[in-house]
Amino acid sequence: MAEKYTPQQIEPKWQARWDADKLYRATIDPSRPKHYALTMLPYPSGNLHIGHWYAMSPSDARARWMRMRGYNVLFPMGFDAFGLPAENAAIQRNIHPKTWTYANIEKMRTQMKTMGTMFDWDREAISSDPKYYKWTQWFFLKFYENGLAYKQMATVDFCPHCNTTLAREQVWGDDRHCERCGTPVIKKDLEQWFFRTTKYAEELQDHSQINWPERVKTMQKNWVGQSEGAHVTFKTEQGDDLTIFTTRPDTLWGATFMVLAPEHPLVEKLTSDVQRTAVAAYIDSASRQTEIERTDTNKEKTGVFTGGYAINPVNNARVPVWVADYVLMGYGMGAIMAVPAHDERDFAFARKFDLPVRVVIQPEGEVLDGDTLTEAYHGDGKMVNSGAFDGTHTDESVAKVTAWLDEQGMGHYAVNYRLRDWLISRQRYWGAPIPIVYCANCGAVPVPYDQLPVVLPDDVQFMPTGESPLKFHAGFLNTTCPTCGGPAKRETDTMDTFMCSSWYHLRYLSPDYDEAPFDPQEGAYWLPVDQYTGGIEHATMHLMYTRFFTKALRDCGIWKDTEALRQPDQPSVANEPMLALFNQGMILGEAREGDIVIASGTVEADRLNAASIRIVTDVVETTGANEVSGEITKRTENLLNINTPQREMTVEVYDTTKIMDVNGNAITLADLRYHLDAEKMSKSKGNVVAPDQVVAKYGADTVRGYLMFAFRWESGGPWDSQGIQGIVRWLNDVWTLVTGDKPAMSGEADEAAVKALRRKVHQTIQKVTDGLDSFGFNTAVAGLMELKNTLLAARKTPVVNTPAYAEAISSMLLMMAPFTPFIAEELWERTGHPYSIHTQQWPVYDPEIAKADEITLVVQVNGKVRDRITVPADISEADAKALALSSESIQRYFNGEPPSKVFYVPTRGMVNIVV
RNA sequence: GGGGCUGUGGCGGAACGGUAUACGCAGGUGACUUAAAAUCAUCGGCUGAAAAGCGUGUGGGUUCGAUUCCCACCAGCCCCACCA
Repeated sequence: MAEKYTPQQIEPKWQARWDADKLYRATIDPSRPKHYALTMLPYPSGNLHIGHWYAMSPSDARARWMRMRGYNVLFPMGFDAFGLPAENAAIQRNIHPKTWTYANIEKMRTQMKTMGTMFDWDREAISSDPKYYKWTQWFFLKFYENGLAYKQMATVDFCPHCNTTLAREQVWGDDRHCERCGTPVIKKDLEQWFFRTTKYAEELQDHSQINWPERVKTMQKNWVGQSEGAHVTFKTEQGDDLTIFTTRPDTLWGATFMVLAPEHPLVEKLTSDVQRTAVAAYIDSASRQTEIERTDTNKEKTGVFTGGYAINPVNNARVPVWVADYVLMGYGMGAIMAVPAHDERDFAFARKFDLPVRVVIQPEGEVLDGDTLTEAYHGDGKMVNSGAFDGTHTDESVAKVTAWLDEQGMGHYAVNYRLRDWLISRQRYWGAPIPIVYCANCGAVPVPYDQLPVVLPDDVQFMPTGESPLKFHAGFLNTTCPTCGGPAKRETDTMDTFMCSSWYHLRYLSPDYDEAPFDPQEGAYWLPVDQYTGGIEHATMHLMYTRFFTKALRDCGIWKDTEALRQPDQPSVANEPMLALFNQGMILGEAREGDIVIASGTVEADRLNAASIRIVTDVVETTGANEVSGEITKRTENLLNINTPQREMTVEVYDTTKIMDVNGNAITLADLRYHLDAEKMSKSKGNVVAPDQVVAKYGADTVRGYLMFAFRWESGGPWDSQGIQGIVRWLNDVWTLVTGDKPAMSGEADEAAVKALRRKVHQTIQKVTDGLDSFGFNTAVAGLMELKNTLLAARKTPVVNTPAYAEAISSMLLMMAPFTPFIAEELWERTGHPYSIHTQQWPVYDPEIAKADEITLVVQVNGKVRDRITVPADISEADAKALALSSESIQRYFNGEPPSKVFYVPTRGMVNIVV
């Protein structure tokens, strides 16, 4: 009886050995090309979920493959360990965030080892370690020193539940909710710390030095949101400059009023005594509105006249100045010229408040009239009512007017960005403290470098409100001023955790280094990251911040040492952190099908509370006299009327939904099934796949194999508990192939069969190599399965006794090593090879061996396949054409006429005859 | 409203402009079994008895040849959004 494949025994054994041998330790080796493979580090939430497996095991496979190809591969891992959940756990369960976080890290590190990843744990970095956040604080000080960090009173997004401010990137969705907890955010005026990301707006939208997915590049470009136009300065009647930004300076003559954001500094001065009460009331109501209400695009325009006027510099027109919340303080200058004839928002506002509409662009062959216009016109045309510019066409109007404005000193060309500075202050405990001290005499004073880190105190009292306990910790709060030595208070805000994760790829280089955030020697060898992988959700957050960080570091002079040590043929480390990026998709919950249990007209769906399901009604049968007819007309809490039998209809089914006939009598239905679409995994939906359980059942190799085979990596898809059987069978077959008793086979192996086997091996090498290269893990695994199928067949022939067969087995094991590292190592040993398979060379593809002797010549007539002929692979063009033309099944398409043209495609073994 | 992505069997998915549906799941049939599971063999795009025809969301185009390239449309998903 042959031994069975038992991953539960094999996997822990090898895991322990790899660990003990430090098989995955990566150190500087100038003799080999380096490859820095990086996968986004997890937040230590407590357990690895299937999404982590999906993100990490294919990245791991690729890193392993790069190593087998001769690269010196750095593949590190760590934890983004600061953040709110730890603090919430502390409040809810009375566990210190540190205790909670480090226990979780311990657990997750073990789980990652179970997964068979080749992470180099000697390089682990944990962002909540003082030896890590010392340098996060150090970077803050460098930014402060270089004018890239500043503190300012600002209207900011604030989550009332988390009791902290949020960056713009952390406010999500139509209802503008907190990224963490889902609570709608409110606006608050607070003094907050910012990083000057806007300084890098132009650079951040340039991706020319990196190979990143188009999708991410587009999202980042849109996020930076560049628009070209002009700044134009109006004068208020009190003589103040009132500058606006416009993308359409050519419509300046059509400005019939101006609008300021409620927060605009000139509002106060412009407001007349008569209007003062009304303006104050409006501003008050605007500030009390939620962000959702205020930014609702469908909302009717609101606003109020200030009573003040400004002078349009281009024609000295006196235009009224209004205040309205459709103008946002955060974009442009917080003030606009309103051109109702050519802007739909201004148009709506003008019509509502009965303001004049003045047409200044006339389209070809049509005459627009401001009084009768029903919507703003933003098409092409010629300028009118615009003084000397009348007759200028849209093609050149903007450029001409801009140049003229500049000449006249009224305005100038301007580029405006949507990007905002990065708000990094958080009013929470579990984060890196901002290293600033406030002194009554000296103001805000940076903590000297030699006093870093500013350590987070452990002995704190957590508030049920989430308010930062640092504000009440006397020992932390009270300090002395580094400048004058007088009494001073510490900043109690901590830094956004995105700050910690903006530079973690640098800390991996030398996690214990104490002279700088990273060792320049290591940096010069390993940087930049060659291949980064992670989810798309970070496109405008982490992936933006880390690019900003790299560029800011350059301007603070931090790359100098590294750049000096760098090999000249290596790309610069100072501009972009990650040269290539790949985004994996997401694993969804399993789509479920099942019977709905019918009892006395009551539908009970298995384990459903209130889920949207599809009832397939073509299998519905009624019993008795009742007819099911009509449509679904009504659904109350527990009642569903089915009228028209449709093939499929989506209804909501509660655990006791009643199916009634048209007369309201309960009916009995047979064979009613439900279908649940795949959805995001969540505890409340009960569709979460726990990797630990699946691994215990099938082994890590099977789970890895399944995740790589089942979907395109970039797409992801629903978990399929049935589908994993395919991988179970694959690995069992491989196991049998190597460990099973060879069937007794006498006689000489057929030479052609041996050749065919070797051909298959080399075709597989090409397929698997290409797959790994292009992140096509699914097709790579498919190739390995095909080779396995070929070997199973060869095993039943005398080929099994040839050296070619043994060689095929070892090639297959080598190719499996990146995907299923445990079984590959085990079978490598059992076939008498030296430890370890993971330090072997990747098999080399030989096109000569992969070439076929015979091919199938495909014969098409007018592009349709009409015949297939087996021919020698090296057939000449003339022979192939002649053979094709002489084929009987082809000649019947000729209808007596000779073919007009014959195409031969040698690379495809194909002839196309045109008749 | 703006931008982007995706549409191929019952399902996940293959296919440098050249044999559409590789590989796998589910399913059918048969073998083994008292039986089931597992395993093995075998069959599955659709219509058709067959011959043959039709097939990659829909409609056009380019081409000897289009799932692949171009245009328009439809559907679904994602990002941004009173952005001046």
